[in-house]
Amino acid sequence: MRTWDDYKKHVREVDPDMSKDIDEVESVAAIVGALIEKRNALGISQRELASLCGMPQSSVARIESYKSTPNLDTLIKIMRPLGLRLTVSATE
Amino acid sequence: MRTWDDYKKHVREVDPDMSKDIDEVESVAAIVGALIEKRNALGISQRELASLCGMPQSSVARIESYKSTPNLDTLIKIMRPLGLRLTVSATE
DNA sequence: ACATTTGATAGCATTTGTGCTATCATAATA
DNA sequence: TATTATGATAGCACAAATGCTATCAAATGT
Repeated sequence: MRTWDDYKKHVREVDPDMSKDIDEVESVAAIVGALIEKRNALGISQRELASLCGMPQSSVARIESYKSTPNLDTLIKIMRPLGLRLTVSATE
Repeated sequence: MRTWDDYKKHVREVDPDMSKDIDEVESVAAIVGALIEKRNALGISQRELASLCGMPQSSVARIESYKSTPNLDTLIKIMRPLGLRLTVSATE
């Protein structure tokens, strides 16, 4: 079984230019993932969250299922009722 | 002279529903602002940064001048060469 | 003075995200 | 078993972001 880490390593070797794309995907995943976890931790449904944001459930679902990468303001709009915020920090 | 803080206070009183919009605008501004400051601190031009991101200078300018709110992946793409990253944290 | 750099802006075509509505399969529940 | 809740997904119209190219005024450097 090839793991995700194996795949990343493979791609970085075969096509170094892809490295930044991988990092980018992982950055997005880390943020959206945190969003999903928080919603589940709070035990609220996509519909409830969407209602709190004033947007349809389909929009939340599209983002959580990685069918689209959200706009910055859309992301913030969703994170707000979850008690989450975005912070800028320096790369270590 | 009416300050920005005065204006915010005013709007929050007159139209409480606008409060979240103000917070949203400020959240975006905080992130984009950090980006601008970092680029200036590094002393690199929009063109250089854009080149590092593989995008036109006009795209960077549009975002820095708040003519458009960036997509999450576009934002990450720009922050990367600046040594900046986005972090999710809990609202205090 | 002249040339160069810089940030902002324009127009256009294209891509992408979003709202809206509705449906569906599955899981949880009465 | 019937009902309901949930997440995913579809199609559509519309709004918005992006890439690309080019231009411009102002600042900077020679």
